[in-house]
Amino acid sequence: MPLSAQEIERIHELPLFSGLSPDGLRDLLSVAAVRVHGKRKTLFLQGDPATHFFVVLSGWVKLYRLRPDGAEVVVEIFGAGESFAEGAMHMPEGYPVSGEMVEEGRLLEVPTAAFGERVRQNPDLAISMLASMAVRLKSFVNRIEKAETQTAAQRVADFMLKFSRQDRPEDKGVVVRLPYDKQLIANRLGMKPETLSRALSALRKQGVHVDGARAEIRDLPALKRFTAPG
Amino acid sequence: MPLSAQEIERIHELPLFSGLSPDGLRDLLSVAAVRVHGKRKTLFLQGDPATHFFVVLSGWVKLYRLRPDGAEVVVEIFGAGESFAEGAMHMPEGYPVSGEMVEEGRLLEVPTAAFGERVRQNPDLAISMLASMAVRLKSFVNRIEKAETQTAAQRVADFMLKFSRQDRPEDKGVVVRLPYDKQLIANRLGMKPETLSRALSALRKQGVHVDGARAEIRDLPALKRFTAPG
DNA sequence: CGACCAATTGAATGTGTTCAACCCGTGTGG
DNA sequence: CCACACGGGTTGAACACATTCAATTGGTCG
Repeated sequence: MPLSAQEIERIHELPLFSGLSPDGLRDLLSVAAVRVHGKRKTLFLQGDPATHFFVVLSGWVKLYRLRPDGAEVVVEIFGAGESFAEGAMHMPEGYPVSGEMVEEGRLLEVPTAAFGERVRQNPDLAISMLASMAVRLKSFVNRIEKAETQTAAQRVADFMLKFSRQDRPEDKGVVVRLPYDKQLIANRLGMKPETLSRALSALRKQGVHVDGARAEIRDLPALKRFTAPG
Repeated sequence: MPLSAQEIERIHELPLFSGLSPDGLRDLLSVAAVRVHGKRKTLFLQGDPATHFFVVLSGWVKLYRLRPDGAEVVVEIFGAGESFAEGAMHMPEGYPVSGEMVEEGRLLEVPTAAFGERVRQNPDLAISMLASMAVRLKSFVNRIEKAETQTAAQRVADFMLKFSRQDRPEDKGVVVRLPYDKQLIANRLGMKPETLSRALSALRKQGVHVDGARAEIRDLPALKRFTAPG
């Protein structure tokens, strides 16, 4: 199942590929593969040589680390329209994390060798890549700040806000669909599943009502205020 | 006080500049400035346009965020021989953190405009920069993992180990000098000063004896073991 | 129906924070 | 030269938040 024209367009709009001409992109895509992976499929393991980086076309992917004691630390989760592991191509020690499908989905898999070659020959592409990594860097800074200053409930609220596209700004309320199971959300937010469960209960006082994967936020601005410290 | 030959050599050995020829480096340095800053001097504020990036020649610099409630989150601390804020040049929103001198020191200040120009014209330099940002990215992943899985005492032990250069591998013990004041260390490790103080006391059981800024590690391998989970 | 797994809830525990008191070295002004 | 204030650091006690362990619910798949 190759790429649809619409998908190619969306890929071109990714920051990472904005430095490519339409021809350049087509050329790059000719050496890339589109593959479907089932749930729980391992894409790569920490330490593997970084032979590919990825673009999520559909489904969800988690990047995680396994600690010696078996505990899993989820570093990031990516969904449709996001690229990941592109930074690893400049890490001689290989991927710094392991990658696994969370839900069945399609991935664009780009060989790092071919991409690196083009980066070398196309300064605009190099700049795009730098910008893309700068964005990631900044998101890590955000994460560190949040992990260190927010309570569990605040982090959960923050997480839900990220998934709430406010279609009609005149409404203060909105319904959010939690995109993957709660264990994964908990891990991504640096807490235990029990803590997430309790945090969701606690958010009822903030006008958040959760039933399964469906979450209803009654007052978006109020929740946003709850997120901030002080 | 311009750069000494030795300093220029050390700058050239930085990953960030390894993509430059000796002439290229000289050329770049001709547009850079060396400045001395006193303790507590603000270098830039979060949101400021990223006009420069920096190399620490001597002293210490902290990068931090100020939360609305006035709390300060220290994101990173850099010392002699390290570059910082180079990633900000690709962030249209400006520096993602604020920067301040911790101790008096000398900085090499490189204008981003001039550097960006050279990145555009020199693919090797672009690659160096990508590699440099990849290293930073990985260090953030490490930090997230540590923050989420280690106790305060373990993080403190880990911190001291980073500063313990093991001169003679036949010795199991070593003396470490804490490089800056404990409030800053505490903040950098995501804990309160009181907690750091208690953690240092607790480490006595692991053969760590602290007096002021002088810390003695009696059994390096044992402390390393203590750092790991499980 | 029964087994299993995700999710929830309760109770006990643990780790770190908060608030307060105190020590100590340094620097300042009388 | 001494008295005193100040800031960094330490320590104690009470508290808050999250984890752990255990029990229970509810849904899904066999």
